[in-house]
Amino acid sequence: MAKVDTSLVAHLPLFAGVTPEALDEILREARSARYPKNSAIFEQGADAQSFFLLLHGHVRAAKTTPTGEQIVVRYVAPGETFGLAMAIGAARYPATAIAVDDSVVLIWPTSAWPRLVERFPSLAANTLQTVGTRLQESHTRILEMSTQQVEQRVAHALLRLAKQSGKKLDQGIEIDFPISRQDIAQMTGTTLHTVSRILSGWESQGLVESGRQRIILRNPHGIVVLAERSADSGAV
Amino acid sequence: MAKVDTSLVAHLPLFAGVTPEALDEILREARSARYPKNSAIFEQGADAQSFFLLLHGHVRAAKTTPTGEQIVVRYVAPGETFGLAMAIGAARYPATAIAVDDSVVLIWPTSAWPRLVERFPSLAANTLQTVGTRLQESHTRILEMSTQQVEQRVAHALLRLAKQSGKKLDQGIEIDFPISRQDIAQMTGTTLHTVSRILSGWESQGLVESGRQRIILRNPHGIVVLAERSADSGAV
DNA sequence: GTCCCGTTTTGCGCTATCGCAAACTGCGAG
DNA sequence: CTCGCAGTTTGCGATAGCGCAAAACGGGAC
Repeated sequence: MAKVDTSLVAHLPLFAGVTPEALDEILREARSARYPKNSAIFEQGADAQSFFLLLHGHVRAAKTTPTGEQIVVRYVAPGETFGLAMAIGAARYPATAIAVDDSVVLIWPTSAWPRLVERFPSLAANTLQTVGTRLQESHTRILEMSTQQVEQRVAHALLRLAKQSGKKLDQGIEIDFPISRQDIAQMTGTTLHTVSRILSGWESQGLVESGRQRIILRNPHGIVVLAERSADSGAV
Repeated sequence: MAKVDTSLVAHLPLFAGVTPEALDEILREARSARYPKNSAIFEQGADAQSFFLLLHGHVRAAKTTPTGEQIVVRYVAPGETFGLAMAIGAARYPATAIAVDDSVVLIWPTSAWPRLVERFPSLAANTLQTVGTRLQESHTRILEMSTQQVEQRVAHALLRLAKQSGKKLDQGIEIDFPISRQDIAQMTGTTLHTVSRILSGWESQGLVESGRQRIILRNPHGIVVLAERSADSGAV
């Protein structure tokens, strides 16, 4: 059984207000696992047997319609929890989780959750906070989809990704995991074609540099301007 | 100080697993208030001084953009909590709450939350469940906005309203509070014009009967069919 | 009973974005 | 080094739904 170093996770929001001894106890219930790039961690509709904490890598949570269309619910960054179906009393995962990079996760059995919460009430409070924040973000996303045009939505999405998982380079900020046009389309409610056109346009204006599953924001501020433009003044 | 009858609220999800004595103690921290139709309960951006439980009436939670556009986050039905900003650690309300009918609410000071949660951990667990469910609904809404046409989205929205707050009549199901075309537009990410056209169409097909801030589903099943149609076969 | 205002309906032109199709390209496998 | 494919780019026609404008409607106030 892999031993997890408490110091690596002690500072995470999930464990705020948890004593080192308690943390130790909590971690003893978990096992860790490695998922190679592009492998599925769990599938939408499957029994929610576990919940997860991402240690390394990046995970994409996506939801699929009966007719096969997908949206990206979110990208999970290291330090974040996912697969919290048990927290909402769901027996099955409402989305699919795919490792987009080689990833390492901690895994707790869902069955351990009630006991953990009882022993360490901060866990529930911390999780509530996390889920609440996600709910707000979700509302913001709905607001954007209702009121903004595609270009602004894409701009916002990239800025969020940059904030969450951006790697600072001399020439700008790079999204630190492989992400395709299709992925961005599924985050913003549009098509990969439209995303491609938009990024091409931005590239020719020097706002971004991009390639196969790779995006660098060369001029983040310029993108902020685009994101905030209230749908009037035209461009080139 | 208004005395609240515990028996009226004991069965609510929020209080699952709470003993009658504990419930009594919890309710002692609350006061109740009445809000007349169309009055604001709190405004987006205001200090989150309280959180609420709706006893009677209906409340609309709406979010406004800097440029003044609005979306309806949700309609609150009796028995549901709202204004839970403290649960996510927000100091200000992320949305505005308006009573759409004369409404009665229980009000707790936000400052009481930490103490209540400490004494009654089920409250945190129950709230987590509620917020988690809302998060899922929110994701479903995003999925719909991304993949469905306006008519289907409106169909889904009405069906949800009917389920949550429908009053059964001989001639169908009536949405049990005043709701305008504009409101529905703000729930589905479209314009009141488009909603009006859609409802006119449905009315002439006998699917609904509607008027000023009033909608009756005459043929709920027909609307289910519309909602599930995967964007192909046309109509009149 | 009459007036007024908020809500709803409807027409019409416009355009952002989709959807399909086809060509191109860079990376990884072997 | 070369091949093959997933990912990307781009063109072009089609259209759902928007935005504006104006008229009709209905219910409450007085």
